[in-house]
Amino acid sequence: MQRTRFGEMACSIARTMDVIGEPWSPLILRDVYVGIARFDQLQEDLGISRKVLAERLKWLVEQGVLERREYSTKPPRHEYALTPKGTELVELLMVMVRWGDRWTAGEAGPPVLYRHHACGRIAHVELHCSECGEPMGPADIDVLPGPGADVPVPSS
Amino acid sequence: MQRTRFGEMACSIARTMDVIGEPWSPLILRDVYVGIARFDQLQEDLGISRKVLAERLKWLVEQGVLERREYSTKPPRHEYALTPKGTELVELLMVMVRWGDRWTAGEAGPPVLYRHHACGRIAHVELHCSECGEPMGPADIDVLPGPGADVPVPSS
DNA sequence: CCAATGGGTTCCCTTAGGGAACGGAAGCCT
DNA sequence: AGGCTTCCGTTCCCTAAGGGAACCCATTGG
Repeated sequence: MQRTRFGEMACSIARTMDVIGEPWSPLILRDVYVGIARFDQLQEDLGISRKVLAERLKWLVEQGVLERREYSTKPPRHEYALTPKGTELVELLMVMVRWGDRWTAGEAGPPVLYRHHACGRIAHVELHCSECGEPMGPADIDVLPGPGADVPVPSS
Repeated sequence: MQRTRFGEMACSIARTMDVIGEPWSPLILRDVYVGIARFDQLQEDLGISRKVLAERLKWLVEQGVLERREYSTKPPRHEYALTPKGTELVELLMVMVRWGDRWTAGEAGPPVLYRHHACGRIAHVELHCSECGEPMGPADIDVLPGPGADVPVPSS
C-alpha cells in the first residue's frame, strides 16, 4: 500500500525499501536469481496475481534492478534478468535467508542450503568489516551522521 | 497489503518477509536500534499513521522481534526494545544500508556512517562464508535443496 | 482547575492487492 | 485452414489495508 513515499527520506534503509519494499519483490528477485525468469513461470511459482506481478516487474525494470529482454523475436517472448544493481540485492536475500533459517525454519531445518564455491562446504553468510575483515554486527559499531544526512532528495 | 500469507511458504525469504515485510517495519526497527523507542517519538520521527504504528508494534512484539516494557509505573509508560531475534534483524538492515548507499545515495553520499569498534575505521559490511571466511556473494554459491524443502508449515 | 504528555483507539476515505476473465500474437497439430 | 496452446499481459470488480484526523484516558505539573 505504502502511500508514504520512502524514496525521499535521507535513509538508505528507506530508499532500499522504496525499491523492493513491497512484499513480493524479494521473492521475484529470488526466482529470477535461480532461473525462473518468465512471466508465467513466475506467476505460477509464486501464486501472485498476474496484475500485481505485471506491476512489480515494470517497477523493478524501471528501477534498474531487472532487465527485460527478448529471447525470441518470431513470437515475441521476453524474460527477466538481474542487472548488476539487482544482483547485489541478492546479497540482501542471502542475509534474509540466514535470519529466516535461524528463527523461522523450525525442526525441519532450512529449505535450501548454500555450497560455497571457494571452499566447497555448506555455509551461510556472515557480516564482516570491509576494512579489517573482522566480524561486524549491530553491537560492533557506532552510527555517525554521514555527508548525505539531511539531504532529502538525492539525485532524481 | 499482502493478503497472501508468506509464513507458510517453504522459503526463508518469504518467512522473513512475513515478519518484517510490511514497508514500515524495517524503519521501526532502525529507530528502536538507535534509541527511538517510545510510541510518540516513533510516530513523529517516521511520520507514520498512529493506527498503523500501533498495529506494527503489536505484530513485532507478537513475533518476538520487539519487547514492550514498562519503564515507569506511576504513570504507566512503555518503550520498545529489540530482543535477540530483533537484534539479528539489524544485520539485515546493515546490508540494506550498504545497498542503499551504493545505489541510491547519489552525490550527497551516505546519510550515515558506521565506525567499527574493533578497528576504529569507517566501514561497511561485506558478506563472508561462515566456514572459510572468504567473501561469499550471489555468484559464489550453488543453491541446493535443504532438509526443510517441501515442508510447508515449519512449526506454528 | 486546566493544560500537557504518553500511548493508543476509532472513524472514514482512498488506494492497492487478489482473482477471474479477456485479449492478442505466434506456433503446432491434424 | 481451423482450432488449440503458449506466452505475456490488461481489465474489472471486490475487499482489505494504509493515511489522517479526532477522540480517549490516566497521570503529572503549574
